[in-house]
Amino acid sequence: MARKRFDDSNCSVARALNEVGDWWSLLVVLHAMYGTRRFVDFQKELGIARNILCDRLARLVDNEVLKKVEVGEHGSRCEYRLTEKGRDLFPIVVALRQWGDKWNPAPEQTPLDLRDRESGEPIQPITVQSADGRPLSVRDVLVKELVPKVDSAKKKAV
Amino acid sequence: MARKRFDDSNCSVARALNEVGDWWSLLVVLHAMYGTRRFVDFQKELGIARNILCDRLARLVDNEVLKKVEVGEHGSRCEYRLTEKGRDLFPIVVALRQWGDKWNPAPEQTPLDLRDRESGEPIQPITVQSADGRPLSVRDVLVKELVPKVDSAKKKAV
DNA sequence: GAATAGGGTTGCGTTTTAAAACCAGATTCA
DNA sequence: TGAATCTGGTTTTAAAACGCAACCCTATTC
Repeated sequence: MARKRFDDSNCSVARALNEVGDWWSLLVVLHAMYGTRRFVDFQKELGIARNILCDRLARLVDNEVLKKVEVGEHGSRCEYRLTEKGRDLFPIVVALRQWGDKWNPAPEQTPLDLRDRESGEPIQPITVQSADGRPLSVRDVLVKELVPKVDSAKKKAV
Repeated sequence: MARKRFDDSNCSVARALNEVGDWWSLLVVLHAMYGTRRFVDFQKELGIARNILCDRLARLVDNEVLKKVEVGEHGSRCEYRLTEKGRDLFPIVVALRQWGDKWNPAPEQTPLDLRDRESGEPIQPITVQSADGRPLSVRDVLVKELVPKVDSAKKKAV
């Protein structure tokens, strides 16, 4: 059977993963954030198969994470640039990087050092924060129960 | 051909995605954060095939995101609980949820309302922050260049 | 003692993925 | 001008991964 899709899930995490939750999409977005814009550069940097890259770029464009821009006067050259929606993935990518650096540090390699361009200081670890800025763990957060519009049999389907 | 793995990538984002970057793993972690612990409950809530769930749980246990705990005196019943590494995925899950709610809102449905248990106030949107707490966009952050230990041909392989 | 629940595993057919070959338009090189 | 090259793809083929249903084995419950 076909892979299960989450397009119409009532869980926004599932819907997000539906767009960027596969093995390659977030890496493509990451490289776009580094400044990569051209097909061949994504291909070389990621070592991804060309057909898969085609598919991922097209899907990201469909989902408005990237936009395809024709450059070079006569066509035949184009760029893939992040949209605002795509740039909005920045905290997710940084959080993944910090998690990876913390829990799966590469031996013999210092983690990438991300810094605030203005002050030159390292950025903070990403946390969930309360209204007044305290970091919150899973246990500090509750889901405010809403009256579901659907039948209760579906209530658990997050 | 086999799916490409990123185990030994020198990019911590790739290494993170190697552990939780497939279609199901983060949803399993999400439900674990909601309190789900038993095989059958994950299966019912997610609607995932049993063999796939087996595989994902085993992989998450291997990667120490979950730990398998035997409960019930005579075995035959066990629970999957988040480790600290697993709980540390909280900001990523919340950031994904906020991104999904912002860019792919479900029609006819109010997004989940996450609140600080202590104050009852809604949590903040997750952002990348400077040392003094200013929110930073992609463009506000730079990578401090480090002298790579590897040959320059590999330098671009993030 | 039979039925049920929990946690899997096994087969089987379908879908994705990876790799490499091939393509066609535009540009550069000789 | 004509050949080689660059760019962004599509096609082909084989190996995994996925989804489903059926089966299994160990408790526990009726």
